Amino acid sequence: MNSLTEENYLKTLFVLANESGEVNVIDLSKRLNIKMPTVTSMMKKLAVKKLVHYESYKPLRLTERGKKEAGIIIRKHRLTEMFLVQVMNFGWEEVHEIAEQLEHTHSPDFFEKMDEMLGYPKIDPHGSPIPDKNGKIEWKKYSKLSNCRVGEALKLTAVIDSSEEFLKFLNSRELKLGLKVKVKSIEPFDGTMVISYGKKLNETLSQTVTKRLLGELIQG
Amino acid sequence: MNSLTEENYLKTLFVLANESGEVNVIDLSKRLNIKMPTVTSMMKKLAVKKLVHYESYKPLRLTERGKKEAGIIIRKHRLTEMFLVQVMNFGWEEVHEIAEQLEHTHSPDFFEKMDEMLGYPKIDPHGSPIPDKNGKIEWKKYSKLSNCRVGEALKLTAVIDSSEEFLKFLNSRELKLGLKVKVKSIEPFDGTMVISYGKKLNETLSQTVTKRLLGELIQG
DNA sequence: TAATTTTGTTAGATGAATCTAATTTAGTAG
DNA sequence: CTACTAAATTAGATTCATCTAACAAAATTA
Ligand SMILES: [Mn+2]
Ligand SMILES: [Mn+2]
Ligand SMILES: [Mn+2]
Ligand SMILES: [Mn+2]
Repeated sequence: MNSLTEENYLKTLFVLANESGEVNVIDLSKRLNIKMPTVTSMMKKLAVKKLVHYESYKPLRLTERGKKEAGIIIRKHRLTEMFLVQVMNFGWEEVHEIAEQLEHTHSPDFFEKMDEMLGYPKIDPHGSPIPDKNGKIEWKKYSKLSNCRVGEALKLTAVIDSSEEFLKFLNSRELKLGLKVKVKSIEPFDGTMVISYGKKLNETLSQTVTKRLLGELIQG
Repeated sequence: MNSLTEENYLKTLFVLANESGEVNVIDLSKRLNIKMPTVTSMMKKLAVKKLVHYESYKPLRLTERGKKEAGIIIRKHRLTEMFLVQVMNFGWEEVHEIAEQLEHTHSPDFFEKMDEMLGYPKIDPHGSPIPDKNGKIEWKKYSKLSNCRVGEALKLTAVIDSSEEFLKFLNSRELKLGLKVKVKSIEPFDGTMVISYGKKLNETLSQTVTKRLLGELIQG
């Protein structure tokens, strides 16, 4: 059994590897707010447990077992977020912090029941894929709104940032997953976009925002 | 903020005080499966935090603050059990272990929402009272089935032992809270009772069992 | 009351997870 | 290629929660 601390290292390693390829000690250190020497010694410990491949001065890599364990923790996190939104009626901006705690619950039955109640969902409230029981993730390749051109339309499917601040901002603009947004114009200088969706016909979004919104291009 | 470890000491101290009056180091030690010197040092630590009154060789006592904090943890435990049974459809024998973990979740909103979804319940699935938001408990004085006499009837309201084994035994006899049980006869030698309830007209229960069943005496 | 047993405390060690300071290795920029 | 900078490691300290061994106090028994 892994400690809560070990679980957090595994999960973060997994997430970082998927958002930027190679993960170095300094990356984990920054993301976890833990100093580098602490990270190094934890990596050695996890290497002994065959959860990471560790070689000094080389990028950090999860073993297959490490990936599986990490995937299962992420599964629990995302199922929990979905449960909180769907069953308990929380807003999508409120669930991450609670899920950070519940994801460490050791009870297969608990998550099994959630999964069942939710009808075996494939994505969480932020559009992130929910790993299967073996920790495997099915990746979808979405387009960033920031990469769209004038005239193109996108069906929003996921956010890259699930922080409360960002999601509250989206709430304030009535932006939610599933919406079809159309690019009206783009300011060449800083990439600011004017888009339309739902009842909003002229909403302006900075690139900071459009880079965090993912979706599927729509024909037409 | 108290650590998970501290929370477990507080909760156990509270529970023991209510089931047997005075609590000594050895009692906590046994209940928590932690050696006495460890308990002693934790008591000193909690005394510094003004959560327990500690004097060497004297019984252990929670301060008012300690009682409040303990009560809130127990509230979270029992609300969780109720939620697991009512909302997630777990059996009453399955919920204690999960609640042991979820009770340490730091999120007032989470338990607030549970409470609301459950309609502000006053008791948990085992008939134990749920403390209010200030950790205060309203005690009901129930009678033990083992103290009933032949001819008396009891409406079952609580169990004293919520271990999986005991509850599975009750399930196997279709004994649940709310049932009216009537004492048909008592074996004077060992207190074994024959009772009737529902469709069962001649069920035999040992004193080990009848001592763990509580209820309200019914007239008639 | 004296001896014995039970309960509790003190002292000191351990392992987990963290830190700071010092040192080493790797990468980058002249 | 050398000098500087960034990243990583080593060494050693700290805090928390735990333990064992030894000792002391309180309670029980004879
Ligand atoms: Mn999340
Ligand atoms: Mn999410
Ligand atoms: Mn319980
Ligand atoms: Mn209960």
